[in-house]
Amino acid sequence: MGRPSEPLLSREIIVDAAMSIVDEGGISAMTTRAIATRLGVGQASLYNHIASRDELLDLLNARILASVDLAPLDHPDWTEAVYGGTLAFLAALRRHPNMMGVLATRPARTDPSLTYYERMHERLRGAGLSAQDSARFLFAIDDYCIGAALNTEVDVEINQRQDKFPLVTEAMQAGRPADHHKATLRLLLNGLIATVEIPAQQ
Amino acid sequence: MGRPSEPLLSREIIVDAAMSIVDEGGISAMTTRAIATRLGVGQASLYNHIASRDELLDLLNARILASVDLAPLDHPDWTEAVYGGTLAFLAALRRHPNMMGVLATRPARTDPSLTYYERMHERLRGAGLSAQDSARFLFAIDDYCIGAALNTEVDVEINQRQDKFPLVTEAMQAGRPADHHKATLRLLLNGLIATVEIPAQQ
DNA sequence: CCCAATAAACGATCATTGATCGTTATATTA
DNA sequence: TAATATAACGATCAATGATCGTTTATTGGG
Repeated sequence: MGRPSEPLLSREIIVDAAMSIVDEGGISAMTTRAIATRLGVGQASLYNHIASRDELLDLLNARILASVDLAPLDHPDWTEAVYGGTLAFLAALRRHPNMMGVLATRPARTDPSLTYYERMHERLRGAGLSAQDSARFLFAIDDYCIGAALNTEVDVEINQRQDKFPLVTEAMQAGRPADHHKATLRLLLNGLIATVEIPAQQ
Repeated sequence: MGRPSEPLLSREIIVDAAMSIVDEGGISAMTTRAIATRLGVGQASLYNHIASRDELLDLLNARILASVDLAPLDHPDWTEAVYGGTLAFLAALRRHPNMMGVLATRPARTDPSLTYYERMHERLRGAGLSAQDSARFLFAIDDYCIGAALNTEVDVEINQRQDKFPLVTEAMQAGRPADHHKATLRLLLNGLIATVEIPAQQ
């Protein structure tokens, strides 16, 4: 074939296809051949645009974190801003549940990821928190978000073991309400705010 | 060689080796050949004892959750029991940071895992919480623990980007104190307790 | 304007990985 | 003791990520 007049591939195109495949079939379905097939292209051709499958995972990571809606972070009340930002973060993660395993285990090294954290710290510091307090504050929220996003997909199949784990069974049947994360996050935030030294407003 | 007089392998032996390999080199280092080599045995021989690599991951999961120290759950004060149990859970997870990616993404289907949750619910229900409250309570704690255990390994390399993300840089340098998780967990627990209906003690 | 350098596709091929198969030799049991 | 089950082996498979050399089209400096 040789070089086509119009390039068939690009990083964007590849990331799009890869993301769709992950969303549909999980991370194990995202093979280089599956991506290439979906794009009607040879498997090796991908490597003209990405260095490795690992790099592609980073690109997916970046794509997800770039989809975080940062608008809530402009709210005049910093506590609302932080609350809203966290919800947006959590919402973005939960849009791609099949990516959570990958997202959670690779360091937040992508640009959009760091941008999100930078903006969050901006509001925290702006409210008067010290670097240390800001760090602990955001660590706490972030830990919860990662866990919450991950745990949503976990459903315990306990149907045939109700005898041995009756309370777990009952709890799983109770489930969690739609606003569970919001409520818990409010709770965590209020607690954090109470523990933090904030200079009086001028 | 044929069948040896004394079996060279067993599930226990295989799980031991696999766990060591994961701890040392991460999950990607845990290949069937690496395990077999470590045990001085042929790769295919493993399959006389385990059904698949996937099953082996479940066994590792179970091993870790079986190492949770459930003793704190006997504390007379239920809030202390739940606090202590959660810390033990978190401690067990953090003993095998390289396993977190696997642990977090597969459902809590193993027996030791369900045992831990059952015991936690036991204390919550015993304190008078409804099934629903108990579920939400434990979900919240659990989400935080999973995230906390995962996030510990994440270290952002930001040395060369201090210009673009100064606040993140500063926060990472501040780090988190050794008792950070304990403090956050206390905070979360207190918040949860305050939101929950608990019948007066007789 | 030409032509060398680059870009972007291809097919072929590799090494690695999890898994299966048939074989062989030892234990166990009826 | 004979029959069956167990547990190792080596060979081999299909799938996967990655590399290589080849081919063809685009592009930019002299």
